[in-house]
Amino acid sequence: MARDDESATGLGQADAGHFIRNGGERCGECPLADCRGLHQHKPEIRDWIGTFRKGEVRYERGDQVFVQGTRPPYLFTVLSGVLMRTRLLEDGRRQIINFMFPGDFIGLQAAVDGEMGHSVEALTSVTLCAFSRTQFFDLVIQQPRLSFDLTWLAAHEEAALEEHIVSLGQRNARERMVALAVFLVQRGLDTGLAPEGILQLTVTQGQIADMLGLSLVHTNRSLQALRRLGLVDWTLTSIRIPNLGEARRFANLDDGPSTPRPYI
Amino acid sequence: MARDDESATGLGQADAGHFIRNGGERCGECPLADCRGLHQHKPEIRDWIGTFRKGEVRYERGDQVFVQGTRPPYLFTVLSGVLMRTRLLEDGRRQIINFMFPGDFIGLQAAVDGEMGHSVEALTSVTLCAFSRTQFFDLVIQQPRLSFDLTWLAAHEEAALEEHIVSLGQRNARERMVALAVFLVQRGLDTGLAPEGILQLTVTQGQIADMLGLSLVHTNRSLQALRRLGLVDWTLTSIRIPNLGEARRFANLDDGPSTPRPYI
DNA sequence: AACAAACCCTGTCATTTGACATAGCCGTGC
DNA sequence: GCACGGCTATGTCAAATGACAGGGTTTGTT
Repeated sequence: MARDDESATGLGQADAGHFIRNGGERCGECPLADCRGLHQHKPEIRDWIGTFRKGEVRYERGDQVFVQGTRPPYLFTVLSGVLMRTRLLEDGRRQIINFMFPGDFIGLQAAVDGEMGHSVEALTSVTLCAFSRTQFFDLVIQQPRLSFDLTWLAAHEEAALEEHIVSLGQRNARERMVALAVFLVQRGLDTGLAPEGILQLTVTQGQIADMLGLSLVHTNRSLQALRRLGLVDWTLTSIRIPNLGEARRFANLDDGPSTPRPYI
Repeated sequence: MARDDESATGLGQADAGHFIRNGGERCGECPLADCRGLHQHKPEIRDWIGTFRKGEVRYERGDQVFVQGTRPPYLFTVLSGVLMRTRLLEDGRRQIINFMFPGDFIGLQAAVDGEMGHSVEALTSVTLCAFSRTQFFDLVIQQPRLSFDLTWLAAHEEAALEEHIVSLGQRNARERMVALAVFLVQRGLDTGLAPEGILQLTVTQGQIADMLGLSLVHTNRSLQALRRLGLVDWTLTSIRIPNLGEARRFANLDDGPSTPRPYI
């Protein structure tokens, strides 16, 4: 648990992340291999990816994995845990852009631009699979299949942001909350984090407010209203949706068929 | 100008688009070649792209290029004009997701998924460069450089949506409008559509309202307030920002360095 | 000339959401 | 035990935004 390896990993600019494993060994034991929501690589591609990976990194809840405006040395695939992307305005306002689940790729903007336009913070303990930013496009360009997968992930992240824009632009406070809860529970189901349909995830009301563009107080009242209505029961540590279909109808959501996602 | 070629092009599901030129000839005269905001391909790559293109299509203001929920046969690069992406909810509410300018690629989601999650509508007369959807990934996979460019475009579109999410979540009505105006004028400058810093583009107040998640009436009043303040003069047919720096400060925007964009 | 459509503007009032202040709960550390 | 910090809850009032209704201008059509 010593952190003296931080400077060596170049992760010093962010909080507290440290390598728990080095190099490409053990890609055969990738924890994502038994995630049913993910499309699995053929063994030869998986092993080939392994030659590029730099190891596994661990962060704890509250740690900043990326800091807005910096140039991270590593890009990551989420192996376990949940994170969020946030953007800060100069005057202190904060907007949470999206949440990230196992299989998601972190740092595409940095891969392309060098610099991050947002921060990434761990919401739980997380383990990440690290790739070198400078080597990353060698990896992608040498394997067209991975290039496709990366584009797939980017297009789907774009679709998720679109949905979020629709929420912020067209839905009122309660509808937004239901939409967000459904999104999170669905992703939890797809990634095995919500086994009983209940997502165990610690999200404060302040974070919900910053995601949905609402004040903390109004978020609190709306959450209570949804609890009374029996639509969503969202506490500090878990999200429960008694009737997913009803919740979807309430928020005017179409049921995402949730095709299996690729990962790198 | 006859439209009897529509069924032959398979564009019948959308409005009124029709081919004005076929095949890959004349890529050497691409109208994007002298757009200073774009990164130009080397001639051999440009010619190679030409072998894949199916021709040029033209649409008029108000035409639907893609319809939400359908599987378009073509994907496009914008050669001239401006379009918008919109999403409809079942109950009729509409959210405008983003605007598209020359050089932008239309249909990435369709390329990856087959089906469109949003519609695309022309805001001016537009000409588009058409590629076959089914051939598209051959194109991208055979040229790693294009694969990189596509990922670049996807990552930057994602960044633009992030900025829009920040607007909707954190900014009030006036700040949102200023942010949108600055974004549009900046893109106009980059693509040569706003030569004097004034973007000639017909956007109704109803469209602004649907982009910013505001009511039509409130949009009207806020626009007038901004006009009185001398921050943004936005009429039906043009957007003028007397002082770009001041406008940026007002809306808490950081000045985008606007790196040259690639296109395909 | 008459009409309709699309757009912009204004007035009045209702609803949603935010601001501020305060209190309670529950861990943690001393 | 006590103080503290982080989080959730409530009350009251204010500000932002939306709803509805109506009028005006321009443009195109018959």
